[in-house]
Amino acid sequence: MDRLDLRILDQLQRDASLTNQALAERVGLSPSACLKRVRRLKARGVIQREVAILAPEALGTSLHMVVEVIMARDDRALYRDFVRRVEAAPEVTQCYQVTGEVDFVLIVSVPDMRGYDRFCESVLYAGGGMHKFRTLISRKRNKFETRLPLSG
Amino acid sequence: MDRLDLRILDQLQRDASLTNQALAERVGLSPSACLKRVRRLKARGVIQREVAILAPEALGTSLHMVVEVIMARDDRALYRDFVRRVEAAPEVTQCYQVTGEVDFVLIVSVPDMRGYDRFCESVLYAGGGMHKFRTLISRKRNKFETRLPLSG
DNA sequence: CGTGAAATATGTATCGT
DNA sequence: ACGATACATATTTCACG
Repeated sequence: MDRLDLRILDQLQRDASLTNQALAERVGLSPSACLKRVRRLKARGVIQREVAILAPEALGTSLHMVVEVIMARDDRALYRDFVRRVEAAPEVTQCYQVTGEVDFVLIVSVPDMRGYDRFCESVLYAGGGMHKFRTLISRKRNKFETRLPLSG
Repeated sequence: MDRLDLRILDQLQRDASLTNQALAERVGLSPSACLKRVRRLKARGVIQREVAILAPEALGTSLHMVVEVIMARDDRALYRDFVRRVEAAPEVTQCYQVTGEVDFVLIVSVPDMRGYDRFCESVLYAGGGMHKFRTLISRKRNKFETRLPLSG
């Protein structure tokens, strides 16, 4: 991963709808050379996928919650089942397994409190491994950036 | 936003690299009709942008932190300045303004503890409005999904 | 890595429902 | 207002230097 790859990644992280031609011009390559690099980055898994980012308000899914979960015991099977439910639940958009008093932090996106309730039932209370949880209701999502800082 | 729009959004949220032709076929429209809808969805701001999702491990930016921030006072100017620093900091990938004891929850993505330290200096301690913060270190990011549930 | 030509895709105009 | 067809333009993609 040289300087050119990093420039390509920087651009695609900002705007994946760039044509290969436009991308090539911005990074200073011919279209064919640029395409080869993009394909290599995809094959290597550096570029995982390209997605459309939608406006939560336009979809009526603009209630975001931060949920801190404490599990009943540090039990491998318990954790595994919990992660499985998290992965299967579309309302849970993110799940971080953390160290300290809290075991998991989830980001949950729902249309309303009813949707949040359904999440609690289907993910938190189901299965029985959860000990306690705390919900931080987001009044506003000030920043949501999929772009990661590039070290190079 | 009818059923066809929702199908288009569903597809593009999964894979924005679909050609318009392939998309049209999947949702059951002619390419031109499909293109019109996609453009309308972009113009209306339903589709905000298209981005490439990169693998954090491949970039060396795989240390994720959940940071809970409590501000010194509920002061408009203080909050505004804090949000400004958050928006300017590339390490802060997300910022939720929440209700309760905690005022902000941040997701911070850095290469290592040194990077986290720099974030603390440039965002948390700078400006002086922060009262306390708690860091939850992510041992593992079990889920990271940009896709929002579509109600339709 | 770049060039150029063939294969694909996008975008537009027009017509039909 | 919305979708389909067909045509013109632009882009992707690949063999070759």
